Amino acid sequence: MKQKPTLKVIAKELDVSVSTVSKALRDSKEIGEETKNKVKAFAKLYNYKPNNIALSLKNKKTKTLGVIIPEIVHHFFTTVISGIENYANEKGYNVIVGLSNESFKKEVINLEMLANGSIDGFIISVAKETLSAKDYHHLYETIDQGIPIVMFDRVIDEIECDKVIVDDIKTSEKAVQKLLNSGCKHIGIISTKDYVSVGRLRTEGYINALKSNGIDVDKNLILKIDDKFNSDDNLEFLEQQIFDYFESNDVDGLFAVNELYAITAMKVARQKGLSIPNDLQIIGFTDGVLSKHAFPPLTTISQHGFEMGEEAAKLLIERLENTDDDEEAFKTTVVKTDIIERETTKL
Amino acid sequence: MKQKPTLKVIAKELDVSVSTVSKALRDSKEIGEETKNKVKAFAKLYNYKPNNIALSLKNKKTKTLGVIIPEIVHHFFTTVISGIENYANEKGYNVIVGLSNESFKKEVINLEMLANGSIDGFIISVAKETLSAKDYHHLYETIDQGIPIVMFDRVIDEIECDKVIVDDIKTSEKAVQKLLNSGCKHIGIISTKDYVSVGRLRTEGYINALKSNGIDVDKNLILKIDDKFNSDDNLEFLEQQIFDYFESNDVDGLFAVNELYAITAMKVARQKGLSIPNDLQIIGFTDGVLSKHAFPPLTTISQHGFEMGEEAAKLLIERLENTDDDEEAFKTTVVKTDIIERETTKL
DNA sequence: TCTTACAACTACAACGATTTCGTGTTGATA
DNA sequence: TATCAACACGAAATCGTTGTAGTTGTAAGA
Repeated sequence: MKQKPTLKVIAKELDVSVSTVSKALRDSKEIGEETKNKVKAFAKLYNYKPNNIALSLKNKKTKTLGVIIPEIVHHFFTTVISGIENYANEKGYNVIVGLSNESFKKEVINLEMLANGSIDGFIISVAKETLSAKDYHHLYETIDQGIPIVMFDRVIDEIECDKVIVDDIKTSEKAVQKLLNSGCKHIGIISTKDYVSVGRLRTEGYINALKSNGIDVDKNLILKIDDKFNSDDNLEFLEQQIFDYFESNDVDGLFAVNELYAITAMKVARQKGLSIPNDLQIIGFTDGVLSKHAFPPLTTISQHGFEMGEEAAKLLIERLENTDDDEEAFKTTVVKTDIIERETTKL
Repeated sequence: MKQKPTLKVIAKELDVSVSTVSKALRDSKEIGEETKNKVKAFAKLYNYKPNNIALSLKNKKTKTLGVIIPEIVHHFFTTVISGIENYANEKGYNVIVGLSNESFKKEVINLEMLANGSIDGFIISVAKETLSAKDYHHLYETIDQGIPIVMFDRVIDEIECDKVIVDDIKTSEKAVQKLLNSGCKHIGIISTKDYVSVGRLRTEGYINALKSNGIDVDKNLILKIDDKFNSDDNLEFLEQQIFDYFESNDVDGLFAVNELYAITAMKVARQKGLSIPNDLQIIGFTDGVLSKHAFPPLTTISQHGFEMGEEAAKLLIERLENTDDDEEAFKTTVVKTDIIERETTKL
């Protein structure tokens, strides 16, 4: 086992000073050609690489980004991470991932654990529990300590920071409009409780679309699922709610604010003998593997998670590397969405 | 913006020495009660938290684990990460994620980037490109530098390190046996090329099961897909291969070595008018969202990714914290598998 | 011959924390 | 009164690296 060499051991070995080695490797003109070559050759031979931790301490920069998300077993979030990683690596940054599991407490712990020097900035999608409790002190404190935050997807309006979102309202309007155009008369929505910002906004878009088409909004057609926790755990509960919804409502078009709701709705509809898309057309928000491989393949809204991740990383790194200390204004990037037409909607 | 206080500023503020502050906070008996209380109160007030980077430098331990996986938009891998995170966080460790995207080069870069002090140890599932190129120098070098590696899922036999695997052979035997028991006469397998260890082993299990039932192995029934890259990208290619396979072979039972192959096979079978499970029974390896929500729901083998992650983290952390320098022998943990019976198989 | 300039290097401080080894004061004991 | 232990604290080294500020030695210029 050969330990990584340090400047010190190289210096001793070559009988020069540590500073000389450091400078030689950084190609400083203070050092003579001969010595430089000698040092470089030696360093290469022993595969010297500067110690990141020491550099971090010195530079007060870790070149790593902290990403905190509610869950990782989730297509959208992993797509975003992918985008973050991609951009971050290009710029020489690493990515530490922290999972909140939708828990406020875990989110706080993760944030504090990483805020002690481990990372230069955060990219966060806030936990549902945080959203419903409206306790944002940990976020304020982090920002107050000079650690920049970029929020994506689930965003808190009142916090001033960079944000990457999708125009949930407009996109939802577009989706519902498509349903309308395809002949749907009674369009329902399966959404989340209002404390989840994206759920609230998508519901708003749904309502807007109906109104602008002169259709009265029937509150019964708006189903707001309450799932504070990982939705995979209470699938039966979800199914039951959707089942009841179908029992008491007669819809021919359905807009679901996420993939799981859409897929589950399809399943329940199938149980009830409904034919998709003939009896019922469905559009889901967020495109994932489920939609793609569903039967029939689900028409969805692509949020372009990869681009969102890239954009978030870009905003963060730009802020980190902006040395002219005239504080740049916070930006909110709106990533475009697309409707991916598959087979749960008619043309 | 209030910067995080350091020991130095606390010391200056309270007019004591840095050492005194440090000791007071660590409750050393060298420091008088009065001073201790004063320091602690002040530290609490200003929310002092020791700087992780400084600690890492001093202790030569970063308390972070490096996880390198081929892709993150993948149910199995995210489940494993979940398990790793869970165990690691419990033990006070953080997790840095690096993606190889199945590329040898990116794997090497990631490894080297993190091996320079950023992490204490690695958890790796090797990229397909690395596997097919059989170039493992980066792994050997890492281990040689004293950085422990734990491999999971895609494992390299000849490298000595801790490993977490599933008994691919036995599990596949079990699956094929189940197909046999359910009345299948002509069982096929959709596998990967042999350089992917798990593909090779699962094929081996398939062959074993047939042989031990006195059935001749028909090479034509073994389809080995070649996908060096992200399988999502060449879905049509996959479909085409499976389509051709069905054209030239008549099977009533199918064992697929991963979820995507199974789901795609179902899709192709449906196109060909086959009824599942009446005309064709299918079992897929690796349980994910797709299987659960497929129509009909797919019978699969659960690999218990979460447990695999926990186990990998456990092995790694145990090795890291094992201070008695009698090198512990390398362990290979075999995580149990289960067949999750859903609706693509008969009882 | 004495500056002066320059090349080529070294010493030292600093980043933030811990830890070992002192050191000065107090009170008790011989 | 001299000695010593206990107590409470401080100085300095250390981790690995970099940047600034010296410190040499040599050669050119006056």
